[in-house]
Amino acid sequence: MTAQNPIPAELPKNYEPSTVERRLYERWEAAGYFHDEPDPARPPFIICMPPPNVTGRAHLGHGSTYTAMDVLTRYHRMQGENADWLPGHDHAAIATEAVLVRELKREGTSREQLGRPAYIERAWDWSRRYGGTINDQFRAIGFGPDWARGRFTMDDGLSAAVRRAFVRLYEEGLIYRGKRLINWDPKAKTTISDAEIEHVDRDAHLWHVTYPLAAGSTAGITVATTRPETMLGDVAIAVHPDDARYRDLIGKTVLLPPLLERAIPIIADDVVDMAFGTGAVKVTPAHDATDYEIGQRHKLAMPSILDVDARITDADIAVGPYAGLDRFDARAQIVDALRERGLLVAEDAYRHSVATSSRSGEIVEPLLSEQWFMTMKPLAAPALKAYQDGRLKFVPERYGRTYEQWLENIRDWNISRQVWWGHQLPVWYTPDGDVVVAETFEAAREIARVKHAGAELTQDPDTLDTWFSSALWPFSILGWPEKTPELEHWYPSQVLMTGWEIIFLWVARMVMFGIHFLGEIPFPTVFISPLVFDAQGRKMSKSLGNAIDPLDLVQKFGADAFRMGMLRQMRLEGQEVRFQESRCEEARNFNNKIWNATRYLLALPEAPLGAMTLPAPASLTLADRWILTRLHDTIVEVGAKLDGYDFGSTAETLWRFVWYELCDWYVEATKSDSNAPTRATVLSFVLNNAMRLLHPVAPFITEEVWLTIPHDGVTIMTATWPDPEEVPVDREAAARFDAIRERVEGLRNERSENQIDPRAMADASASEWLENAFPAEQAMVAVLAKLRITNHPSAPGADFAECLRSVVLSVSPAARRDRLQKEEKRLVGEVERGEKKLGNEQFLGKAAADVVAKERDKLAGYVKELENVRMELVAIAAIGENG
RNA sequence: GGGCGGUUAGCUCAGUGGGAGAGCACUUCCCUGACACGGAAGGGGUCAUUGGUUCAAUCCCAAUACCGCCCACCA
Repeated sequence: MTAQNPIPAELPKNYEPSTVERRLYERWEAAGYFHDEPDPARPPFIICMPPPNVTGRAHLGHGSTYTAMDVLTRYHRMQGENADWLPGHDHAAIATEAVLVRELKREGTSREQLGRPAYIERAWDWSRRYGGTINDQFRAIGFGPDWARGRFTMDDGLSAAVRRAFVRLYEEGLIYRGKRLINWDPKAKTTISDAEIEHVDRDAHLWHVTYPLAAGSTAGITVATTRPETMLGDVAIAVHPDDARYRDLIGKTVLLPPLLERAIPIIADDVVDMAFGTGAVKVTPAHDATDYEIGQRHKLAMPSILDVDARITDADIAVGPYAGLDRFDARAQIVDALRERGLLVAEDAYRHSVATSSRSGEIVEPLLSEQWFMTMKPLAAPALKAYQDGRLKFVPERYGRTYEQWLENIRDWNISRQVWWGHQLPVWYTPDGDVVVAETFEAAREIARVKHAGAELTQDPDTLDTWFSSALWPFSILGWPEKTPELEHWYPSQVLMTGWEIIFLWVARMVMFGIHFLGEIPFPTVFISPLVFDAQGRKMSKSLGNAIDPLDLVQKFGADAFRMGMLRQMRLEGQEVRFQESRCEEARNFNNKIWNATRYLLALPEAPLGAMTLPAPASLTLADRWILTRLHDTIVEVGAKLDGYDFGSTAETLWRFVWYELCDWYVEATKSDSNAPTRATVLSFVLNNAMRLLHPVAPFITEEVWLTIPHDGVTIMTATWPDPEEVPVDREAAARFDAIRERVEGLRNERSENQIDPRAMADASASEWLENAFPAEQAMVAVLAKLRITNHPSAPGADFAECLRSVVLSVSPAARRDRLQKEEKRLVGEVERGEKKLGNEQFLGKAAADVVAKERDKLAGYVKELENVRMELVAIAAIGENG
């Protein structure tokens, strides 16, 4: 059935995306085309959207990763699959809290003054107020997730899933509480996990400080340190046991500068590197990971000298006048004091990597603190195995090694945070310090009643790392722990698409949790999309002023052009895209090209037969057969490339087909009368197929065009994906058309070199044979190359291509001679190369037979061409003599 | 310290064990029955360097140089 669609009397000359996109998107969403229900009758194609921060805005990174997801979802939907792209938002605890705390401070208050319930209410308000922004931006880019299934990591269902997961892991002994050295972010005022630390190289100093053996002396042991302020918490000096320089000092004590009030021992430990610094190292167990280990081995005291504000504190141990100072002020003052006392031996410039918080950018402070942790090794082992036995694949493959290495070296995960916005730990304490873990307060109270004599319960104030809820995402959004039809049919999903920066934070943890809670990996394939940088390869940032807002590009060039422009820059193996805005502009031009091909079709006097109908096979012209063959190959190629996640190449293939083959050659060829009887139907058919191939990439213009030309159905979104079997192939005709293209290019070149006015028809002669045997083709050549062909009887050629070659421009003999001489020179070179190769017995003996045969054919071709060129040169010389 | 990418035309990047490619930019010409957001033609590269494997290397291997990224408790 062909839907009747009124063809606009006059389509505007240029495609105007802004007038089209909103109208189409609203229609799609209202009609529910993005929505689907679990349907066991169809193969599922499920992608879980990496949830953007609830208050986030669309950035260029979404342009690559999210466009890729949208493309695949649309592609698989058109293939009739049970395709659904599941969206949602992340509560982004630390980021959101940072904004709220700043806001409260501006108002002269704080979260503590507000109180927890009011603060949480405010966070909810804030999330709701800004939460819709990114959805609308995604709509503007044409992303079509199943909005009706949108979830939020803090919603009731997901919060219940988080509590269930926590309690189970606790009961299994995989979650525990302990006092450990953790990463403290003094700005965000919370712990962060190892995975959230960024090591940044910074210019600093390496101070050489002497710890004297006795008061008033400068004789002692000298250590090198980058952090003099932590000296206040030193409990020992460590040297390597084999270090001859210090052997005699082991066991002695030195006075701790700059106060010189405390004596600390010199101990021996293998971890000390004799070659670094002075070979002696100060030991501050409460503020350094290595020192913490030394402290444990030697059973040293572990006094903390920094508080949660990263200020010096005397809570554990005397710190003299430095109490209350900021860590960096204390550093400066201590260096001064050391210098005064003559204990500062050297002050070297030193560049080293400093642990900073990827959340706030603040230098992270290792602190000793009571926190909740997750034992990771038992969870990592099966996740590692899934990769190693090939069940879990990465695209590009090399990222698998990143995943593997991290899991192999995994350490326990600190999951408790001191922010308030998030999932509060389902943990309660009795006044006696007994721990009760339960999914709900009611359940906790019941436990307390039975086990703890009904003791009062106080809930742990901490919340869970945001990534804990993210790790449950692939199944929590499907209803887990309930047994829903969604969970039944849509878990596991088909592919996860994200950037490499969250392989550890998110991907690995989803795999671990998926296996642990559902016994199955959450997706068999992880596609890692490139990160987007500016054209100079710099990271896009507001401070650099080089950030590009995708919505600006959508406004300037249209959503389709933005998507196409981005996809064309994505390379299968690439790890970055150096984004060039010009690519979007080119893509806009591309869309305009499509638009005008449509206008051309609609302006043809003949009416197309119908959406999926082709003219009788026998009536197809050479040009028809060629473009249909190219269409067939393009369908096959695009399918293969999409299946292989090769988006850049997909876009490139479509671009070439639509612009250079369909528009530049087929449409031009139809301007020859010999193609008139079939052109409208064939062009309509090819355009219809091309729009369907292009729809996942450029959803809007393809719908607009598809609805305008003959089509089946009400929307291209659910139209069937083109089937190569339905497109007739004629290789021989295609080859002949290619020969014509080659000859036409040659003729155009001659015109150009002979400076023949492009507006003028040029005279050309052709063999009688071509005139008689291929009248249609001759007419087409004449139109494509703008020729007026006058036939001169000449010797019939042996084949079509040779016959074509006999179509020559009637230009001055001198011009022709110059051109032919250039050609002769080139051919002589080719022949020489070929002869040399074929004269090489090693080549003949060792190269594969088909390679040799190909080389022979090539040489024969060149020899023949050379002969022709020389014959023509002789003929021209004769004319010259006669004339 | 470990690991991973990259080096091809002015720019951004494809590509292949046997005749160097695209888009943009550039030059010349053209509003030719859809499109100047267009059409036609053209110039431009010792495929980073060195060595090896091979009948044959831009492509495979090794080393070097430079660029980028990830991981790591050398203070």
